[in-house]
This record gives sequence, structure tokens and C-alpha cells, in this order.
Amino acid sequence: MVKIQELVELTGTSESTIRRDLTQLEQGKFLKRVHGGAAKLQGKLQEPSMIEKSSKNLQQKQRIAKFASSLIEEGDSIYLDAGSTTFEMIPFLPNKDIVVVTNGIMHVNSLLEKGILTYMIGGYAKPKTKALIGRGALESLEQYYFDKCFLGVNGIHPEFGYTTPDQEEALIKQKAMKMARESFVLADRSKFSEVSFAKIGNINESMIITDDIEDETLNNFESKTSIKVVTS
Amino acid sequence: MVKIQELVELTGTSESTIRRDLTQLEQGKFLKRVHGGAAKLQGKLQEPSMIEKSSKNLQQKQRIAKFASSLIEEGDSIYLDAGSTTFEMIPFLPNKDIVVVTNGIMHVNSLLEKGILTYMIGGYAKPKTKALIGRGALESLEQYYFDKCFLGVNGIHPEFGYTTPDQEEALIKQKAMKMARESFVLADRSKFSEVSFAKIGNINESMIITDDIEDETLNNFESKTSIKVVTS
DNA sequence: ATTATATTTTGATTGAAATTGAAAGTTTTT
DNA sequence: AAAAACTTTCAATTTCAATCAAAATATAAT
Repeated sequence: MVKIQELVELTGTSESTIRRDLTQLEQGKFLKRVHGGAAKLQGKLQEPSMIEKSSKNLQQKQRIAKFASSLIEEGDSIYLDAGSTTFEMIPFLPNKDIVVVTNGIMHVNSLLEKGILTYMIGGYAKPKTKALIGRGALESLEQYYFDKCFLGVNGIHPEFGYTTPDQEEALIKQKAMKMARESFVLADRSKFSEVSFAKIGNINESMIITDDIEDETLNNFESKTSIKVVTS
Repeated sequence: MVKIQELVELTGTSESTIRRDLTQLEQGKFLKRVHGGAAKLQGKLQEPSMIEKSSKNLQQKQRIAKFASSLIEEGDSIYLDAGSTTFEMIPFLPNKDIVVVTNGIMHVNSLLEKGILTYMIGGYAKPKTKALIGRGALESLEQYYFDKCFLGVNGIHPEFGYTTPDQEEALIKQKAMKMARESFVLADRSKFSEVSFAKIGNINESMIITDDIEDETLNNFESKTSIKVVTS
């Protein structure tokens, strides 16, 4: 990782320029901005690990997660996607008679601890996101139908739809949406107007649950799908 | 576990910062705060029944597990059954080019931490044993062939074969054996001559790995299948 | 080719936000 | 009761994003 001040001294240019260049490089997925400077990416496609994600915007995530959980009704069969935001839903899940299917390795234990009837799909265990993906996962998913499906994504764009860095994971999310009567995408504001590598589906295929969003952005989306903005 | 003072010296930052970072990591469920520092979270995730078993005959289990691991060769595809004895195999797994398929929910994390290529089968997550079972598990299993399969059982009997209390789990173990070229049952002496409810297979369908056994018992089995008695 | 006019890039400045370290007071441990 | 560890609070510092004017560059017109 490099500090911004280092770059200033090294290049002899202003802090502003360094910042601008860094944000540009970040958009091009060449590095990641961190407080005080920038760090190199882990893999080819930028993908925050479970650890990195979990500690970020925790309160917003919990607010979103809490509302999402409130949508669940007695007797529902639920798909819970791997990922940190859906993970936060677990404490808020109703103690009703529900069934949860998940591909999140971190999720299972918490679900069981909460006494919830839980199924996992099979598949390749991806170390970074702790998600089950691949052929096995896809075939497993075909065994279940869901009333509601809760997904995390990396990008939401009015034209390009829902996206995520890993193609394989996109396939899973896609299939989960297909198998569900209703889909909900959980996303904080940072995901809006972003486009990641692999497409999951069109914007109108899911309802979006978010916590706080600019009016301008909201208008862009509202005509295309329904958005629930959670305010506490 | 780490002490806060250690981290202060190690990082050269203030105590306040360390504390803040630790609480953040705790919120993200990555560790547990304890008086004086922080500890790994594994303890809490392990359910009482699992802990109970784990602490019981731990040394024997580790001895058995270590030997079982030594059987694994470069390029092997392995099935690792849920259960405490097979769990102990993980630290001893060779860092070679192997693939592991498991139905043990506790096993996945450890496998990933060790950097092993891991697949899970799907299925119903049984709270008590933290195993994936049921129709989904069975169908998932059919996707894979194994070079070696390592199982835990509850009863080993020369006439009635391998048994376990849960019929569903028996089905899984059965199928895993079918899909493997070679099977290994890991069992301490307490399992011998026991018969549990659900039959997994006949005594000659697997090799038995144990640590210490009475000569009399040994004779009963030796004619029917091969037994490896591990002595350290 | 030269001048005039857009466009882009740059650097400085600003107030807001995040991070830090220290201090004061409380709880827990020994 | 003393010591260590904890939480809470606050002020100082650093970093951040946004804005604006100057500089540099590109484009158009003569």
C-alpha cells in the first residue's frame, strides 16, 4: 500500500492530482482506495473479501437487513444469498415457521444457532466470499422453490441491471431469482450506478432495499423498479 | 488469543486504536473480546455436542486422524464425512494437490483456512451433528467420485457391520462409500462390537482405522476386513 | 500559421468526516 | 484495596470530497 503523501513527494505534484488519479485508477479496478492512500487488489477482479465487507457500513447494513427480514411471513421458504448484508438479516429473522436455503458458509452456523430450519446448496467453496458456487450449486438450487429471495450485489445500474464481479456467483444469484416468486436486492448507496463484471439480471427483476439514497438517483430507478428506502 | 498490550507494542499505535479495531472486528464476528485482549471465535461456533465429543478421547482421535491423513496421496479426491474424528484430520492433511468434498459444516472453514480445494454437498443442515443430509445431499453426492472416503460411525460389529443412529446420515455415508474406490472408517475402541440403529454397510466394505483395541476383538474382525491399529 | 475560443487538467482552499491519542471515570480482576 | 483493563468523552490531527480559478492543452476560425 502507498500513502498519498508519499506519492506527493515522489511525483512532486499536488495532493489533489494524486487523489484524482487514484480514484480514476480505482474505477478502472487497478487498485483500491483506503483511508490515507491506496492498496493493491487481491485478484484480477476487485472483490472485497468477507472480512473487509463485514466491518464496513455495519449500521446501514443492519438497518437494511432488519427491514428485509420484516418482509418474511409465516410459512415462507426463503433463499438467503451469501454476503455480509444478508448475513445481518439472520438476527432479525422471525421465529416463525420458515425454511431458509443458503449458499453462504458463514450463514449456516448462525441460522442453526437461531433454531431455523436450514438447507444448504452444494458446490465449490469459494474461499474469498465463503460462498458455494459452480455446477453443484446450480443443480442443487433447482431442487427448491422460494417464496422470497434475498440477494446482495455489487452494482446496480438503471440500464445494465444488477452485476457482481464473479461470473459463477452471478449464475447462482440469477438462478435463485428464477426459482423465487419475489426477489429483493439489498444494497447500500455505494452500489448504485455501479457496474461490475458479470450480469445477474435486469433492474426490473427485483425490488431494491436500500437505506439512504440521493433523490436524483432515486428518480432514475423509480420508474424502472420498486425501491424501498429504509429510514429509521 | 492476543493481549492488547502485545498489539500496542507490535503495531506502535495507541491502546485506544487497538481497542476500537478489536470491537469492530468483534462486530463483524471475527473474534471475541475477552478481558485483556481478544480470542478466536471458533469456540463459540462449535456447538456443545460437538465440543463434548471433541474433548472426549481427543488424543486418540488425533492419533487416528493423523494416520488416516497419511494415506492421502498427491492428486487424490477425498470425501470427508462430518464428525469429530474426521474433523481432526484437517490439520494433518497434506498440502498437496488434493480435492476434498465434505458434508461437515464445521469442516469447511477449517479446510478453506488450510487452503484446500473444497466442495460441499448440499442438503438439510442437521443442527445436532452439523452435517448435511437428506435428499439434496444424496443427489449432490452423485456428482462426485472419490479416491478415498473417510467416515465416522457409531457402531462396528463383525456381523451387523457399520451402524449409526440416524437413518438419513446412514444413507449419506452409504452413498459416499459407493462413490469411493477405497473407504476408511475411523473409530476409537468404544465403537467396537456396538450396534446402532441404521446400517451403513457390511464390515468388509471398508478398512478400519483405530488406535487401541483388545486382542480378542481384533481377532473377531481381522478375518473379515483389514484393520490398521495405530500405535504411537 | 496565428489568433481566439473551448475543453481539460491542475493546484489551492475550504469545511466536513474520519482517525487518533489522551484523559477522566467506571468496572473487573487479583 | 490496589492494579489492571475497560468505556466514554473530547480535542487535535489527518484525510476527504467539493469547489473554483489558473494553467495547460486541444479545437476552431481567420
